[in-house]
Formats: sequence, C-alpha cells, structure tokens
Amino acid sequence: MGRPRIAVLPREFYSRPALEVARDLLGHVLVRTLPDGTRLSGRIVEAEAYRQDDPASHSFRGRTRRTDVMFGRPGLLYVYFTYGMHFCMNVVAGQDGEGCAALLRAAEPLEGLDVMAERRGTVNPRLLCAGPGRLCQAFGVDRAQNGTDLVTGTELRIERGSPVPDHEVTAGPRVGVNVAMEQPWRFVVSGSLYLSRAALHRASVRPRRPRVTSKDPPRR
DNA sequence: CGTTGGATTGGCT
DNA sequence: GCCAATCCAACGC
Repeated sequence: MGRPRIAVLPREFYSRPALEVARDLLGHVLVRTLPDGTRLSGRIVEAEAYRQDDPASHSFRGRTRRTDVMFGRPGLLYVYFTYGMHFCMNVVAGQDGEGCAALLRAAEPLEGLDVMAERRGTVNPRLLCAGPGRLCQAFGVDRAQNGTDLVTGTELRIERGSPVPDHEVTAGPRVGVNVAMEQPWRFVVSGSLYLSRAALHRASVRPRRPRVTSKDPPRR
C-alpha cells in the first residue's frame, strides 16, 4: 500500500535545466543490476552541469555522432570516451533536442563493493567511484551503455535517495574545464570522503590550517 | 587526410 | 606537483 519504498527517478526529474538536475542528483543512488542479479550502487556526491550554450560542453558545436545522445530525451545516459582510456557518464537533462546534461563525477559506494574493487584494482572504498573515469570503471559502464534509458531501463537507473539540503552542498568551478571557468556549475556534498581527486583538492572541502602570523593580512 | 588536445588517472619526482 | 598513457572526435586543408 502507498508508494513503493524504492522509486526510480521519473522523466520529469531529468526534463529540467541541467543546473537543477546536476544539483538535485546529489543524494540519489546510481544503480547497476548485473545479469546475475548482483546490484552495484552508489550515492551520488559530485556532479557537473553542461549546457548547450556553454563553450565547455560537447554539445556547444552542435549535434554530431558523438553528442547525438546528449540531444536526445532527458533521462538517457550519455557516455563518452576520453584521454584514450577513460569513459565518463552523463545524465541527459533539459528538453528533447536541447543538448544539455549532468556529468556524474563521484559516488559513495553502497552495494557491490567487491565487484567494484575487482574492476578498479583497489579495495579502498574511497577510490572506487571518486572521479568520472573511476565511477564508470567501477560500474562497468562503457560505450555499450551510451543511450541507455535510466527511466525505463533495468540495467541502469537512478533510485530516489535522500535529497541533500542546501547547507550541505557546495558549488564551484567545473573540473578539467578551461573555458567558462567563472561558472560555478560543479556541485558536491560538502565534506564527503568520496569526492573526485580534483574536488578534494579544492577549498570547499579542504580547510586551510589556521597559521596566523603578524605579517598575515586580516581575515575576511 | 593530418593534426591537435581532451569533462582523467596512476605512478613517480 | 608533474607527466605519460593511449584513442579518437573535431577541425583545418
């Protein structure tokens, strides 16, 4: 009776601006179900928004074979290959035909850690899904999953977790992007131990040791 | 068709 | 902190 305990995020969740989708993905749970029924899952703790009017976005220069899925219906998975060895996965956002998405950058492993560890070559839970390439490797996501529908699919989906309140979210510049750096379109769960290496090296989650000397300027 | 550099990572200085 | 690894999409000619 009532609503099911576990809900898959509906199409409406994705058919919103990429910024909202990236922000709101925090706290929800990426789930992969393997053919034998094994579940791999992780709580999303880091995501970035990419828009069509955004020079940093693959979709900025128009629809191509590579970016085709990004222009498809919201809720699809856009997977791309980069640096000759890594895959990255995005959730397509906005309206059908629009070309915007949210890059999944890191997750806190919840289920299937043994399988992830095998694939990643480490058992350290902090290193299983901490980065877009690592996340794909841990979940076994590659070209074959490009275009998968996260709403209707059974292999991959995002289940409703606990939304993260604003006071636990930090926004900042995107990682590895050399244009539009002024846009704070990367969202992280503040202080999470499972963020990407790049995110962990940023001020938002790394308080400086207070070393006050007489030569220091007054603190803001 | 040749060139360029990338929404990264792991290992070494 | 720095850099090589290793493929390929995008772009210029």
